Amino acid sequence: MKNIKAKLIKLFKEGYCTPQIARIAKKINEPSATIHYNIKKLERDGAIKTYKAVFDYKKIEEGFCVYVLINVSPSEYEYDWSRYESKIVSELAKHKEVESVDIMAGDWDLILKIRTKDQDEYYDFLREVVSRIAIQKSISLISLKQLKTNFVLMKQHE
Amino acid sequence: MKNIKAKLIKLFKEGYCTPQIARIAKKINEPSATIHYNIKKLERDGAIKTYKAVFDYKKIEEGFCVYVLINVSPSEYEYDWSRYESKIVSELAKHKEVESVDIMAGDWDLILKIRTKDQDEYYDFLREVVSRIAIQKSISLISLKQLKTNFVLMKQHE
DNA sequence: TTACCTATCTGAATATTGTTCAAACATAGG
DNA sequence: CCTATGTTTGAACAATATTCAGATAGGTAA
Repeated sequence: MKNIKAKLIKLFKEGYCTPQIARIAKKINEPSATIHYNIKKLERDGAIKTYKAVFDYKKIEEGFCVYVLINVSPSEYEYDWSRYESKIVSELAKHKEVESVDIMAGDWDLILKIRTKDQDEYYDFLREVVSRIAIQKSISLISLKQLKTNFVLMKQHE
Repeated sequence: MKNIKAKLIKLFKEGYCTPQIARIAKKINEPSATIHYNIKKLERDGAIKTYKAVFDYKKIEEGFCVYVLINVSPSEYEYDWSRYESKIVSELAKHKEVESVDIMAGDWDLILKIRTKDQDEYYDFLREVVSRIAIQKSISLISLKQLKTNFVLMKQHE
């Protein structure tokens, strides 16, 4: 047993997928060379960043999902925005538990979406990663059920 | 000109992609028949829902991104949860502008992530979709910059 | 309008990749 | 130990992606 599953999940989170040109060609009834040309154009223009898998996260030990709303302490960015964006925020983005990082307008500075196996693992993440940055205030909003993720409907009843 | 671009984007939001078995096989140095077997197992087990593209949303007319926190009116679910989940929430999930829908624990009932071209299109979405459900309170948190989305780092400087 | 340039489309040949299958191997339970 | 079940693998085969040259369409300037 080689535990290839874990390696696949890691690779599929970033990419290692590709369009199904022949299937698309049949679907919209165009020659596959035409489909190919148009896909390459989208890639060249940077409109497509990657092709990747969408998981049933409960089944890959990432069933616990939390939105974290954060106010960074004013000292962290008021006099050095570039440090704020390049060090602090992209430091957060690096971690595998982090699905998304947004810099926000309005009452909150950042919104993170975090996926872990369970509450314990989430607690560890907060301690080891989030608490390292100077935070004025933060709240964790826990997802009970995800009906749609990344534009993909999650089937009910499982 | 056949405007194939728009059709491709629509298809790639849901799927129409597939793993690159040969590339993965080289990457982790295993036979491609083994990779194939393990991928099919992940699919059979339901761990992988689909393979799809991740976009640079600014380049596909979806540059405006908002998180909407919603409190549904008590009347909507207190005496009929199944109506709440099956009608109201999955009605929201249907729309193409909706990237994700989560049913939450705690202060808020729902979090939506919405992508539109601009503020005007977002306003239309609020009017035509969100305002149709009985809402007690809702706030819109506007994303200024996305550093990571769906586990994919967005390249800076563009 | 024509002439010209560039982008898009397409069929057919080729290169690469996915899929199947049967046998070997590993693992867990009794 | 045996048996049942799941995993790994190479080799043959099927399907798909890619390339390329020529055709077509679109835009612009004279």
